[in-house]
Amino acid sequence: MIPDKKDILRRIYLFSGLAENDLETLAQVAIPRVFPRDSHIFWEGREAHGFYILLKGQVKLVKSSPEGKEFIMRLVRPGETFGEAAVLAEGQYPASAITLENCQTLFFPKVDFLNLLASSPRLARNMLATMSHLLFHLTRQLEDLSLKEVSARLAKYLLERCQEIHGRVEEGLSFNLPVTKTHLAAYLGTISETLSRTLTRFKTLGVIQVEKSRITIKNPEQLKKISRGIKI
Amino acid sequence: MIPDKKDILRRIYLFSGLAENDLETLAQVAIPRVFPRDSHIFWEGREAHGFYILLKGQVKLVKSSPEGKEFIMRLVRPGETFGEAAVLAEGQYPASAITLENCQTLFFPKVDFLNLLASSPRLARNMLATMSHLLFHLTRQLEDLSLKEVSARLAKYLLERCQEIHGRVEEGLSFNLPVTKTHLAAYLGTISETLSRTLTRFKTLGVIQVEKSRITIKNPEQLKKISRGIKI
DNA sequence: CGGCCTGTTGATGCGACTCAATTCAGGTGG
DNA sequence: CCACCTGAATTGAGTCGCATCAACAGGCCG
Repeated sequence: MIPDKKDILRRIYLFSGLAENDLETLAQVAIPRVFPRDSHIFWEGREAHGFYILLKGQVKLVKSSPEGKEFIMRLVRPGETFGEAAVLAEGQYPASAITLENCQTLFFPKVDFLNLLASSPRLARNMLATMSHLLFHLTRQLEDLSLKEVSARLAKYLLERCQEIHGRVEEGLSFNLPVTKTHLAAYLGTISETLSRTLTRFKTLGVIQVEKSRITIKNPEQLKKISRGIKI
Repeated sequence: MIPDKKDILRRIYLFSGLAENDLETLAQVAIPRVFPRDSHIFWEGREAHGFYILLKGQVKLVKSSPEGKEFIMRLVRPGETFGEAAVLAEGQYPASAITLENCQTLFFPKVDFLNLLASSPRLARNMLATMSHLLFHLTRQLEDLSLKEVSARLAKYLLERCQEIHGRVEEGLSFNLPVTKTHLAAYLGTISETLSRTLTRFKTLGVIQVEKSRITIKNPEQLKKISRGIKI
């Protein structure tokens, strides 16, 4: 038995503040599942029998076109849940979940979760908050995709990563891109060639430094301007 | 007093199946508000003090860029709620709501709604379902915008409208576009000129007929192919 | 070593946006 | 009733962003 699943669950945002016995129930129904790198956790369009918590590794949620192009809707980090929305409404996963590394997950069967949801107001509230965040995130992605061009989307992404890692954005701060540039391109709604060119342009402008997948902010103000759509 | 607000509320999806006294409470806190055509109901980024039900008229939820371009995230029809997600999570409206016609609405103050939400499991469940649908809708929009070109998005839109109005898609069925072509363009993530050209191309191909804002399906199969991204 | 994946760079073409001119429809006022 | 105005829609010409195709360099691993 995994050393106290409850302690793991307690730290998940979706389950924060739950009563002990609710956590107990969750811990009992949660099924550990591991997936090797580059494997499907679930397929877009398939019936959703439950949702997952990512404990370790990295997962992409992707939409694919018939011609093979793919768009990454979300990059899932450890501690986050994915596939939650599908168990409530449509009953089908709206996107495919594919591992980028070897992954450890916990699986929550739909029926068990719905039962608990009906009996725990706190869980329902957390779920609403979680979905609000997802909605907010999707809204911003949609906005960026429809109104901004690649350079602005990239600049915004870099600023967000810097903010996330250092808590602020300043000249000289550096960080690693969490995924390959090819994946980042798909996440930004473009292709790796374009991303590469845009990074080079930023570098030439002296806005950032790039060394492998390590980014160093050189000119935060200019980067912010670009992210707002000011032409460069 | 409006002739039994409760009867109106009962028909709103978000409030379906609620207990009588919950409907009573809702009816008491709901504030009727009317807006003239082309006016703001709320602004993107402003604090969300509550959400709305559209009773009559038509509303667009829009994101605007600094340069004045706008993207329509959603077109709201009578009977639908909007601004719900904002009262739960971020506390700010993620987009602006602007009337396309003279509109009648009901406004629900945030605090009253949250109180009721805490005491009514059924309302919480409905809210989760509503948000799941919104998520689903946004997911599809994001997919279309990132993976499909304008012709595919337009074809898909026409098929959906036909399905919505007639319950099926067949040669000869016709329907009116519910909004101006300029608005439709903004909803599809493009501009009116491009929409106009694309409609003309469809017409030339014999896929549809266009007369003012009335569309007649002439070749459903071809239209479906286009919506899937087959080059034309 | 050779194969594979990731990333970079160049040449080219297409889709869609921009700008500008024109037509058309609906509404208003003389 | 017609003249006028305004916003919507259409059409053309020009441009730009970005995807595509192709070639190639570097790192990793069996």
